Amino acid sequence: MSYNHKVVERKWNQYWLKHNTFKTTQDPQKKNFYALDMFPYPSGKGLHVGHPEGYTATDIIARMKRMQGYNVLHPMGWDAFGLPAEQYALNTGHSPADFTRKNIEVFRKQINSLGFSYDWSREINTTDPNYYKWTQWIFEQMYKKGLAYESKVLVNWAPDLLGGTVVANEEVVDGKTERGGYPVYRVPMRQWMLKITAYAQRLLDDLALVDWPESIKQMQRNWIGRSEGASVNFTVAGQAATTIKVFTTRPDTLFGATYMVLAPEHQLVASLTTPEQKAAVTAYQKEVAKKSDLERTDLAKDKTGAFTGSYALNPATGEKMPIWIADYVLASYGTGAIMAVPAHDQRDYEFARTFDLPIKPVIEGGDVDQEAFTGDGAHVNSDFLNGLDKPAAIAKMLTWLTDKGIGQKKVNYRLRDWIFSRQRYWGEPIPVIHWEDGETTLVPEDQLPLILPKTDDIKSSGNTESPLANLTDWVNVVDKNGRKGKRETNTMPQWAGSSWYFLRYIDPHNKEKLADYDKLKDWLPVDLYIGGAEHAVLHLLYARFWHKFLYDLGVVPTPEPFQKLYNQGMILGDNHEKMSKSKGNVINPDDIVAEYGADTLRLYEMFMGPLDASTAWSDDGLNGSKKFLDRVWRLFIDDEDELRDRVTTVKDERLSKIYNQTVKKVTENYSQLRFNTAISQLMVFINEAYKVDVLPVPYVEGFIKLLYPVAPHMMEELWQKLGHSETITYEPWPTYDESQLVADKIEIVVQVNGKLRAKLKVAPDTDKAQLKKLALADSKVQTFTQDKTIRKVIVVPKKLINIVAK
RNA sequence: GCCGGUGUGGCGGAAUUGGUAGACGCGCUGGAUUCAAAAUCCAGUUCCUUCACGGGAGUAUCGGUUCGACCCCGAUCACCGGUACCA
Repeated sequence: MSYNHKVVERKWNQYWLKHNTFKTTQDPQKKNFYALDMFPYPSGKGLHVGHPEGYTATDIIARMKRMQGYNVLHPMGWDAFGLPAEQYALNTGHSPADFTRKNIEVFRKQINSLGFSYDWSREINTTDPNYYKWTQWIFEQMYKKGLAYESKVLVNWAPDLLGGTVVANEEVVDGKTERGGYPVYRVPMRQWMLKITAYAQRLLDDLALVDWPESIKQMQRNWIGRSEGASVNFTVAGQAATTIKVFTTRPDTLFGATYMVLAPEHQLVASLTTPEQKAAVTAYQKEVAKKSDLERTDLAKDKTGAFTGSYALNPATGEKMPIWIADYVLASYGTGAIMAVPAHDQRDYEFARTFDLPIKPVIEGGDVDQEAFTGDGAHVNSDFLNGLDKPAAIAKMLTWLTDKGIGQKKVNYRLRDWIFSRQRYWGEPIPVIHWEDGETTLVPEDQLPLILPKTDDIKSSGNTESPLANLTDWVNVVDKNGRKGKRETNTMPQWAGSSWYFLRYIDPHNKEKLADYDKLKDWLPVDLYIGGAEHAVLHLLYARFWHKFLYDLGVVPTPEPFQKLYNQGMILGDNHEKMSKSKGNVINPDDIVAEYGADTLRLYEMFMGPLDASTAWSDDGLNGSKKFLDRVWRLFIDDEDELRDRVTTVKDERLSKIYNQTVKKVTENYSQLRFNTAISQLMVFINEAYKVDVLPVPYVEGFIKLLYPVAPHMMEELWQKLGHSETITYEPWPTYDESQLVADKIEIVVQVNGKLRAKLKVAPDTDKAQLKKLALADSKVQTFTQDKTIRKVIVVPKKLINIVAK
């Protein structure tokens, strides 16, 4: 009888469930290990083959760590608020809660069919009031510390999405919403903001504390975008009370600043515009407002702008500088205004050329007839800076600005505050009440959670408020003094619940706190966190921000949440394109599990290539993985479904070397997340084992343990057939004997002029002189050296000999 | 444009303190088994050349350092991810 994955996999999934095999142990004698997956959004489409890739990787580590004697925390949950459920509800009239609950059922079933070793007693769900009570609680703490505030900001208004909603800058792609592709317009609107910028420097500095891929760290650094420079105040000619503040990274070029540019949306534009210029300025502002971000950037090859009619005074030269507005200056960065130094900034140069503004070089080198010179050199035309190079000139100018009281050193960040409100129903209610007298208060902590009210009608409110505005019974409140108020109708973004979920797993049923401090201390930081690279910036930055805030409050014990992070690659369709319904190249994990088994899917996804690489799906490759597992089964089990006679307690050393090598390599490779090479080594072992007729039980058991993290169902079954009655889960991990790895003869390569000509078999401790002698005496070598003079012989013990001859 | 990454057989991919390029798997070829096929087991499989022994070339392209380079350096090309007039 051949191996029947359907029977065996069902059997062990039930066994593990029944015996609570994966319930987190909390043995104080053992070390703790926290293996975390990015929890999924339970979409209506079900699990994608991409999910099991990362999940299998953490599962392998979790299973290995248990066997290595760790307490392992390996939980799963649901990031269940989100746009698709609301969209679905709007389209069908169903409730997003029911829809979400059903999706979670499907997801949990699918995930369980894959045999992941999650501790389901710690399952969490961001839409559960017992969970989002603490999401709201964190928001309230931020509010109390001034880190959550309301502000009228220019936001990306998508009127066609869900009857009108705002999307974050980060969610706008090419002037359209990332999800749905609806057009986006920039309009001012009242929004809740979180002051992530207050943590910019720490978010940057503490990247040094974590073990993350350099590329992800670099992306976060770029996103935070620290730049050092100066803020400088310019006075306006004829308007003594008006100053324009700019940020510049090149204060040393102040003598070369010949004009100023404000963003078209800048507050001072109206007061600076002279009557003669009013028509031109207004027309330009109108034109810019119509443009999408895409048009303002990509397509803006030619610089555009309008003159306000006013002049600023250059504090260094005293000269008058015309003040312009132009869309190449962004309202959202720095102060929304710049001093333009066309000789030494390419953008300013292009603008000056377009509008025929003066270009004044203040650094030697370059040719301002051709292009802006942004390199270093001796300063000229710059009074007290003349002759200095860039760093010296910047330092001196900063001192001068500070002394004169017209500027100072300034660090600027590209990072902006986080727009935290959404005009949606399906999210955590923001626990705030706006009173008729203008006061804004939090819902008292003892009244949390503020429950999201049930409703059959989540139609758009028809304006910029969320659908909650329709629920007047909920919205309108009266306090004990009869004062009337309205609840905040905005809800939180999906990022909120996912910014701290990994804390709740540690103490998921705590009613007093989001989690017990001592328990957090036991488990944090997360030892291994695996997920898709698409979360490289946003999720990981937001989670770090919240974590640092909670650290400051004394709620969590570590400054960083995730010690080691790893990004899995994408699984592409068999045509090397991203899987999508329209391309017809989607693989459904359910089908694979049914036809090939979960073990095969797990093995294949780990064997496809490096975990962080994107690799195309291949049915042939999948089939190969199935063949390997069947080959393993057949090696140990005969046609009668009995253990083969060659599996024996008879001592035999023919497999000793390969076995010890395999234990070493597989253990190391798993730890390094190099599952593809680990599996290849396991295949090598099996190939060798097929060549011998005696399979000593200790090696068979060791092999089963090594393969167990990848293919747990089949290995449990084999383990049982070997006479064990308990699960492998807590069996000790195999060890290897270093002395078995040394060979008595090793192969030495002999090269002549770098080309391989012969191989020698020698004892490993053969010395250099002896190796040289042997190599030169080799007949094959001599045929290549006989007409030549030997110039040099390089001997690398245990590796090779290279003979240089001419 | 900028930042990060990748480029190796027919395919997925191995190989890094610079030391036998192509492990392992797929595919293909041949053999064993079978009435036959599937499955399985064994062997071969970078390319060119040779009956064979052997020889030559080869890790995107061009150049460099070195006794020796997939690996280090310079330039170029292609592709992927991120970001985009960030002052």
